[in-house]
Amino acid sequence: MRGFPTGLPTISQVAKAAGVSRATVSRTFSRPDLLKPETIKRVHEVAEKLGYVPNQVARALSTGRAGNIALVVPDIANPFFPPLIRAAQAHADQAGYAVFLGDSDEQPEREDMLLTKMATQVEGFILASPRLDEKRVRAHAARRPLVLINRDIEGLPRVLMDVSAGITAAIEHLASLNHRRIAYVSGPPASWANQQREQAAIRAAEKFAIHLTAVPAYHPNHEAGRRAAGELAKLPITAAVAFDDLVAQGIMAGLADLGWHIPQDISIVGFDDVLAATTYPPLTTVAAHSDDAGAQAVKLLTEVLSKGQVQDQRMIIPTELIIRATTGKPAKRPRTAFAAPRSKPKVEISQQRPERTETQ
Amino acid sequence: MRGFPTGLPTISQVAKAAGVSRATVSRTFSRPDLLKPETIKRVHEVAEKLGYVPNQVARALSTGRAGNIALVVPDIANPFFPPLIRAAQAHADQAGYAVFLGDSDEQPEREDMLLTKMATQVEGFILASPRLDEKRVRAHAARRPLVLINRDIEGLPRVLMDVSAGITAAIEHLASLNHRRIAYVSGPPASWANQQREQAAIRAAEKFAIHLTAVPAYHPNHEAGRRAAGELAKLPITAAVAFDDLVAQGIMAGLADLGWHIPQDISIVGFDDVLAATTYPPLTTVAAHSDDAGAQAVKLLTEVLSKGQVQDQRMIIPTELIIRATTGKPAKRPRTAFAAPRSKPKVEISQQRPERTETQ
DNA sequence: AATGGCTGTGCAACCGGTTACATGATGGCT
DNA sequence: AGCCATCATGTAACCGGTTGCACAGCCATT
Repeated sequence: MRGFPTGLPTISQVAKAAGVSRATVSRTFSRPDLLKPETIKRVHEVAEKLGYVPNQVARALSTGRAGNIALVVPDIANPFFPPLIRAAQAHADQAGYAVFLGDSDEQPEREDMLLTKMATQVEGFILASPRLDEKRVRAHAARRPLVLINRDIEGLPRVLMDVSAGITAAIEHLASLNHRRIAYVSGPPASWANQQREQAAIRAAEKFAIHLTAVPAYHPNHEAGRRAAGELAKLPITAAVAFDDLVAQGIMAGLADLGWHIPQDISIVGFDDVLAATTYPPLTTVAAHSDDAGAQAVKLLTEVLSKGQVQDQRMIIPTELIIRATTGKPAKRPRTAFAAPRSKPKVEISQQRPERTETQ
Repeated sequence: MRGFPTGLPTISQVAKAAGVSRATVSRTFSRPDLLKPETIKRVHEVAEKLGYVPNQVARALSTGRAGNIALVVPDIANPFFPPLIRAAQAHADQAGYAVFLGDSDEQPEREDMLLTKMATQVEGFILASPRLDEKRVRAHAARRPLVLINRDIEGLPRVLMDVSAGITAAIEHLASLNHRRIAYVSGPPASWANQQREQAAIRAAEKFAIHLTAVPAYHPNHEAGRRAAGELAKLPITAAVAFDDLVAQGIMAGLADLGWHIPQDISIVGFDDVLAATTYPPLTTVAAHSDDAGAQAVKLLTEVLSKGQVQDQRMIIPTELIIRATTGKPAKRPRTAFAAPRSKPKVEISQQRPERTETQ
């Protein structure tokens, strides 16, 4: 019946060896306050000698509490998530929980499947940047406590980034350096995160009387940024704000290929701060503190789990502009093709609100 | 007794509703071959209507098979691991397993704790780049099937990288470009991976009659590489092989600060290929295919789990030199301080074999 | 018609804990 | 001394599945 021999002793063996009942052994590990200190000591000694460890599975079955939580992300390899996962992990096990990690590979169906499969083994879920539609998210939330990161669904506890403040700070910084025409290099058009960032950029640009052009990169990665660089070089701009650090880094590489120098020829601002100072020159970016998001999500979830009821929490993680070395004053004689004939810039800014999100 | 209401129906409710015994419902989901097709159909219909999903915890308790495996890594945020985790995840769930992820935060004690805690909930372990000493690894392996990645302990199934071939190819490449004096910028001195790479570099340098100098970076990250750049600039070398891509990238940034151009002034080779073409210029590196390692480890583990016995497998993942743009012919008039007075180069090469490893 | 083998299903024990309730011992109080 | 509250521990039911065994029904064989 059993697969691999576990070798682990059970509560009964400990009970026999210690000359007490199974209940007493159980209480030694779960409700020691009910026992005589002397008894506890004896059971502990025997347990130690036998190498007894309470079986979590059995405990979970009888209590209904598995001691596990699930964390589902769309793509572990996206550098936005590892710090988040790491922080969540650390906080979870401080609270006595182990973490099941799921990678949905950006597929809503896989996300659904993972949640269903894990449902019976975990007490609650943390869903980071879910790709699932709202209805299905709500369905899962009805079964088990669920906390969202980077998704704003009313009625569910959620952790969001203060994108607006970060983007505004970035654009204010550019304005103060005297940039007057800038670009926003957008991520996936259907992404909730991109919508947020783009809208924030538009509002901030208005506020500081800056002319903003939107350039699509489509994919949130280096390669897309690199491709967008060619487009940027043709625009009459002196600075660009990228969807994220990866895109920013790609833009830098693409412009370097064209012989441009940063920040002399153009200023670049990233988002997320996942590359820290590893770019050359070190990237000015908006830090989104994804680790804080992970930590707060766990905190919210454990609160829900102990209180036993969900509250409509909406927690906002502050963002912060980190000025490094990719932003500076625009050149007197800009290298950009202000006057040159150019392919028409993409100034249309998509306003549609997609029902499904993609990419943090 | 129960915490959050699960709302999930049990096998008994399905049995009653379908007018069969609990055993029959159970068999519908675990041994359908024993039942009449007609019965299966009826039970399935009822189960569907009620939203019944077999409770994994109960199943695990009675069968001893949890359907989970644990994957423990020293640091999720190290870019070497996410692809590995991702691949492991994908293969595990193809084989019907869910993955518990543990991050030991580079601490042997945390690693020990995680393994102990997860032991009762998983059928087997994958330990990537463990920080635990051999004795404790063996102790855990005695309880549950365990597969190692990046650690060579006899008697246990393990997945290793063909470091020697990769480093040799890198140095052969440099030799063919006419480099005669190069440096190896090492990682953590106590690291198993670093030992391997350094030894391989020494042997390969001998083979190609190249003079090799070892320069320590100590930590496997960008900052350490950056610091090492100052040291490198003072040495009479024309190329450097770094412990990993992160260090290589740091070296590039540090040298760029000094006004050096790559590969004109110096050639740089990384290891792991975790940055792909995101550096500027794109980094020549040895690809270690950590994703393959993850996939193979899962394969080994599921084999052990199904066969029920451990074998002394030693699987080697091939490595591959990927030539991008940071390597080239050495300059006629090298920029390095061949003749200049210099702080004495670190030519001593540590030979001690530490008992504990650090850092993949 | 009796025998035997199959097939499909049910019964009940079991996995390893937890916990409501029962019980016996102890000690303080009237 | 008698009563009752309190404390420490034991008894046994339960969590939700799985599975060895028993058994009924059916068909084929002799």
